[in-house]
Amino acid sequence: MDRARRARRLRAAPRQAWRDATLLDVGREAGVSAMTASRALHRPQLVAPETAARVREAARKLAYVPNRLAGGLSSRRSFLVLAVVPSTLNPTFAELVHTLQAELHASGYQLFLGLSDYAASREDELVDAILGRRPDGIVLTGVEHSPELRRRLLRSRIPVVETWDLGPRPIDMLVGFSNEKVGRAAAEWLLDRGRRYPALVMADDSRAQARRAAFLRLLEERRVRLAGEVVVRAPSSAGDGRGALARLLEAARKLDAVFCSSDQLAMGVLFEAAARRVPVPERLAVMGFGNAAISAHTHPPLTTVAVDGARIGREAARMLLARLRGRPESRRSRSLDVGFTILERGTT
Amino acid sequence: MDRARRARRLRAAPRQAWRDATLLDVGREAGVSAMTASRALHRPQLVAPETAARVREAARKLAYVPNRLAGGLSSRRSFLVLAVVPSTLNPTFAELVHTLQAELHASGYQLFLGLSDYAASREDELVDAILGRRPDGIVLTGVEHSPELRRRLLRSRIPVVETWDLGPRPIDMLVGFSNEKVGRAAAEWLLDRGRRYPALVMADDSRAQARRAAFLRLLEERRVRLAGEVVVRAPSSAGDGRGALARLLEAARKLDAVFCSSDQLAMGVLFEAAARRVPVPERLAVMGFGNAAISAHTHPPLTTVAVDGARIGREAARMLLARLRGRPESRRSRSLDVGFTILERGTT
DNA sequence: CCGGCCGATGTTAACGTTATCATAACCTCC
DNA sequence: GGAGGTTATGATAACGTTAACATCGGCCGG
Repeated sequence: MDRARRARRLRAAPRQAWRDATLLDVGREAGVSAMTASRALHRPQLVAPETAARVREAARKLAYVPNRLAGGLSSRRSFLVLAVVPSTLNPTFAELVHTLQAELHASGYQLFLGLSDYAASREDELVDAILGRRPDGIVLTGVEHSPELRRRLLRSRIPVVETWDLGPRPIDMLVGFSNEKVGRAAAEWLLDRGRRYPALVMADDSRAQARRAAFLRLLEERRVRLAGEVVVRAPSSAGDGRGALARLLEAARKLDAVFCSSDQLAMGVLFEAAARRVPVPERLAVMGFGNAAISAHTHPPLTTVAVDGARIGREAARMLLARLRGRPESRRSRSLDVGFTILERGTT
Repeated sequence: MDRARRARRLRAAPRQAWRDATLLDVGREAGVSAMTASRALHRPQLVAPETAARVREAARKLAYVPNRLAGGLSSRRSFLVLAVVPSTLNPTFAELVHTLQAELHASGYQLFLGLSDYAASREDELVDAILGRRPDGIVLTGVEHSPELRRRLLRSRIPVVETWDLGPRPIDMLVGFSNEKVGRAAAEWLLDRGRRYPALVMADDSRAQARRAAFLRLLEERRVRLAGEVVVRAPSSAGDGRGALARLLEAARKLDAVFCSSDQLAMGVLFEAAARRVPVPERLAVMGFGNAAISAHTHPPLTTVAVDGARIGREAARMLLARLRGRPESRRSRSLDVGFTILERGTT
């Protein structure tokens, strides 16, 4: 029996051809225990300076890379934050995730992005994929979520920050701006500058529709009629914008302003206007949303609604870190409206 | 002594306020061992159908989410693939990562993206962040890497696929296109269409410079002189493109074509031409690179070099999965040139 | 009717780290 | 000069999972 077991051992032994260096290896190399090696690398103030140096040298020599699976399992802290971003890799969110990453990194957390595949993959798989890695925090960016997702995230007790726009019922924490206010402000902007025949070119996603509704409400208040409207399938492109202006010009006799749900659409409108020799802004005002990188450099430069992505990223990180540090927080501080600005450029 | 230990236990007990359900909990609920519960969820064909059903029901009831830290630690397979993407969230890579994600997902792997912060964060931190999570595979996308990075990745023995463009010495596997061929092809394209005074507007990154060098080489072969050149700091924007054309027009008497290192630059050139009433393509041909979403819809639509991101993603996944399945592979199959196409549109 | 095999399940021991407590050496202060 | 504290380190036991082997019926063929 004992012999059989030994024989098995011997057979099994060479299975492992290659093993990463572990703390045990590092400790052995430095002449200390694995525990001391761990402390030396992670919290050097707890060990003698000379020991710390020896351990660091050993780690370097063995090319030791801490196994964070094991660390996370043991300490129940993964130092991992997972963000969900649309798989379009929309540069709209570039500032946001960049700032988020920088702030989290400064506090020792790592950020990884998971792609939300719009409708393609089942949402429960997404949640499993995320929760299964046991992140310390979750950031949702430009993501529509079902009640099911909401329920499962709440149940997980992992801190969640939703970002980008302000929804009615946040899951947990929330940083963004109000689409209603944007729609209202855009309408006011155009009317206050003397436009009387405003039209809309909007994508059919819920956020764009929120802006649309608020835009229309203000028009009603001011007793101005909508001169035309085109709704396009999200995600919207410049091509949609061109087609939309073409249709508007054919349908509406009078038309002196277009508010678009994205800068891409607005850019398309601009190109179509150029192709048809409709002077912008003299005969037609164009207003976009999102302040894409290109928008400042079109001809004429595009007037648009800008959202401060860096600020959203920073505030999201702040909220998340506060929670992770176990700070008490007021109800009020769980939700933040960062507002927006209208950048007046050449198209209005 | 024994009493002291028991007392400690009692004191320590209520420390854990909340615990996720584990396989032990699921097993208990279903009346089986943790191991059987694991098998029932992971490889149901190994357990009795009735048992599998009971375990699934128990898992559902307890909202069990498998802990992949523990799973990965135990099995040495994390089913995780980490990709590094530029923090600009360049939509250029959207197709690539989308396809990559889909293909990997279909084989049970998860894809997460890490942001490469360009120069900002130290590269060893990036590597630690990635290697520490013990992914089964790594995909590098649009990333320049140092010899140090290369060394550490090789040492980790984790399969690595570099994507997007073909470099001289791949770390491991490689899928992309040749910048040299692009530069050559662009020059030929313009000359073959009768342009005689070509100029360049290029970013200063190494890839753009590779295209530039090949472009110049072809010009030499054909005994054509470069009519002008502007180099801009990466990442390049449409604003840079406008400025570049302005400078070119001031400096060069004759100028009938511009090849840009990105569609953003080309778009800027287009806008500047429109602002200065230089007719495109009659007086000036413009050619971009990258086939941005907007490029098909500019006025006139932009002629550009298109790279098939979806194909790159698919091939990268294929290579990675083959390696993960332990297939033998030929040297040749470790590197793949997917080529590119020149989309003739309205600007040449 | 028994040896061997198969199918279903259980037991044990990793995986690599950190939390927690133990220990031992060295101070320090009256 | 010893009680009490501090500092540096070690030993042990988790963390939740899966690999590897063990076990235990039942079934089949001779």
